[in-house]
Amino acid sequence: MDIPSPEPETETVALNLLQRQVIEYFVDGVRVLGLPRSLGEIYGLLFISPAPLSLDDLVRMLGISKGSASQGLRTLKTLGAVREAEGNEDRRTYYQPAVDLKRLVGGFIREQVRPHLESGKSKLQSLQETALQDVAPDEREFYNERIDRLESWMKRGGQVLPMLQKLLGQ
Amino acid sequence: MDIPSPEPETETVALNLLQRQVIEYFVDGVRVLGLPRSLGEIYGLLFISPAPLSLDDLVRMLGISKGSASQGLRTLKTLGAVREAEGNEDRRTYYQPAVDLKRLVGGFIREQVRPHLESGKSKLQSLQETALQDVAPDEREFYNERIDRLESWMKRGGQVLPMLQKLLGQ
DNA sequence: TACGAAGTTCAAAAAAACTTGAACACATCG
DNA sequence: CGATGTGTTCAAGTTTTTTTGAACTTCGTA
Repeated sequence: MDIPSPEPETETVALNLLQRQVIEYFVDGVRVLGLPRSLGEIYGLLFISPAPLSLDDLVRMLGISKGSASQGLRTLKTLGAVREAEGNEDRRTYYQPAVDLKRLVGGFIREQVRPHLESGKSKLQSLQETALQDVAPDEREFYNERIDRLESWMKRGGQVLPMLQKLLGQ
Repeated sequence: MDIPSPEPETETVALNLLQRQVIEYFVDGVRVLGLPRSLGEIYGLLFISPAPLSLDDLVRMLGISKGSASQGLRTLKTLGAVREAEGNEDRRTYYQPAVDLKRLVGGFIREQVRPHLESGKSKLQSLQETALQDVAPDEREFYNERIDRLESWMKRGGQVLPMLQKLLGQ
């Protein structure tokens, strides 16, 4: 019996239909890349907002928790998909999306693909140096051939990624 | 009180160290692609087995359920990553891995990437035709520019994928 | 036709991934 | 200082995805 204020709702701006659909679009998009839904929501909203938004804007407009927004922004910054907006009066930070495809893909490759290629290469080396020893000599030829093949895959991957980035350039 | 046979264990062949490590390697690999662990296990074991294996072999050697093995094999076949081995006497089917990188990447693009590009394109069209109507005219310019950008991304994606496949070719 | 082996299906269980929210750190301001 | 606003961290809760296993279908063989 003490609910005096009539409208505690602080929803600054409701999203319009177009914005909601674009966000849904990005949610689907990041899904394919194996990234969490909230990343798609955050990036999507930034992408389809005329002005930079603060963490708090994201929380209110998307209805997600501060924790999600904070972590999501961090990941997006790491991926180079989001940057802090310059020169705002305000104490709080405002964020803008990177909208250059080459940069976006580059960040994804750098953060998500390359590390696996790298760790893959070193694992293969130790495979061939260590585990192969325990195999009966007459089977070694087969295993060797397969491991060589894996190595050639990694190598080709390492060659193709830079070309891919170049192909996307402007 | 009727357990006569002394060894109900039917583990045909234990995996050797090399095989276990290669399988782990593929498990990590498919992870990056957003595919389930069992796919990596199945493909990995086929890849590092000197002879084709049956569904039952996979169940026994990997310790996974028949259901997983069956579904995993189906997905791998759809991706073109696994094929049935020719000319076995036996009633049961034996499976072999595809080991050609171009083919593997091609299957992944065809099944996992293209569908999203396609559905993305059509969603964008309806966005621009429908949702944009509900936006205040003075904001339309911004939204239009952003949607145009999305469209150019899709278009470039559609152009780059075939090149990527070509780059990987032999 | 009946039987058994091979393989598929799918609801329910288990595991993994993501999100929340409350406690915390760190500044800024009165 | 102490209070307030902004943002981070992470254990616990929730949701989503994956795996299991038992019932079912199919097909070859007797």
